[in-house]
Amino acid sequence: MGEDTDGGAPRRDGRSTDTAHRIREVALELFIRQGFSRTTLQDIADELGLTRAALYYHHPSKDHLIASLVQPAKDDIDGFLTHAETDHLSTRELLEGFFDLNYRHRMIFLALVRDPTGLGSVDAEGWVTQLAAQAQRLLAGDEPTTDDRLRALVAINGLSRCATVLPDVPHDELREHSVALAMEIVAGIRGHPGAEPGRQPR
Amino acid sequence: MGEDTDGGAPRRDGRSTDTAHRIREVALELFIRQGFSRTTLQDIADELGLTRAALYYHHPSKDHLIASLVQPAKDDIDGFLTHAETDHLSTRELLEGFFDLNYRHRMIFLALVRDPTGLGSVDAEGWVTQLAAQAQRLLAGDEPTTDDRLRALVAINGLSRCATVLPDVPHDELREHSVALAMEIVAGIRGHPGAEPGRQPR
DNA sequence: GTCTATACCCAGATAGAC
DNA sequence: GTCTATCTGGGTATAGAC
Repeated sequence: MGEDTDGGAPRRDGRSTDTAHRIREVALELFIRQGFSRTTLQDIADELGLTRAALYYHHPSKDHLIASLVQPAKDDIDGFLTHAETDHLSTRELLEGFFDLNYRHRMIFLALVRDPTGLGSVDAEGWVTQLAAQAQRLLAGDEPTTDDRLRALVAINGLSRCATVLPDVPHDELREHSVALAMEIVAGIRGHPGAEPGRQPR
Repeated sequence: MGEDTDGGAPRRDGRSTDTAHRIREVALELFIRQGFSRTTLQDIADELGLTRAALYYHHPSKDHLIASLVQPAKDDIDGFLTHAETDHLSTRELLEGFFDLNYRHRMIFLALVRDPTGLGSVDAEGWVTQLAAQAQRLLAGDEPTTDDRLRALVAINGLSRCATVLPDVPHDELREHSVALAMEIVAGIRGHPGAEPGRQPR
């Protein structure tokens, strides 16, 4: 988990021990351990030796807190798709990049899978559908057949799934096989954009 | 849990228009329209001209109410998988059956996707993972390679996704293409169980 | 057997003192 | 920046009217 953000923290000088930041750390940990809905603000406050009210000074609401944890992943993916669109990535680059994205943020995604309640705090519905549409257009073009749509959907969906679930598989192996499988699925799209001329249908 | 679907309803003769049943109807409608979390017991009671407490007479809690709506789908799927295991269904039968199941209950699944809050009411976590494991074993056998696991995961996951999302595609077309794609994915499993000897890899 | 009235408690959220 | 106090919404629970 990375650089992570910095929600509404006041000071931007080298200082690090922002309470806001510590709150996010503890919150993420608890959310992953026991899910969003079963983690109360009281739990978080207790863990930090604070009161609920103190949390509100740093984060306007529980929803916002959750959103601020998901936001980096969201931005990352959105940015990648935009970049993919403008820079005409090859299919392989697209799928690899998408896997890496999902893998990088797998902890949050895992938390969201285990307790999807958290999706309610972020836009989710709009986001996921729009994301799916965008990925579909990249993979299947502007006038996809039903089969094309299905392939794009299943490939993207599967890729995301493979990257988050399956913690016991080592990264390199997981990545290689996941992308290969996605490539195979997408290969069935008629004259799929970014196709590598020499590919074998199977 | 078990028989039910008929919360605490008193009469068990042929009668149908039990209050308990009307509650479920109204509840499902509201849940689909505005999500689980944003639908309060008050909303449901108001719609029926009752009080919250009256609901309590028929259903022990909101969680139970939600669970009773999801239960049929759950039982249906569990039953199918058990049946598939004991009766050694072919891969095609398995995938077709799984699609049909997901399609039949797509309204509830859609509601659960749109507001995953409801998943908290049912076991969800345990259920889904166990279900995935079971499906994987059916498709990939007892000692799957990583690639096998991925294929089973992506196929099942994709099938479920295709059946619920994509309301604009007519049923027959959707079913045909979804199953075909799943078959294609699963075909890559080495000597996959239930393989039809004469199949073409693509 | 079916429902109302009412109280209860928890967790999210706000106001204002320090 | 953190506290105490308080409000609110809503799920839970019981007693009792009919």
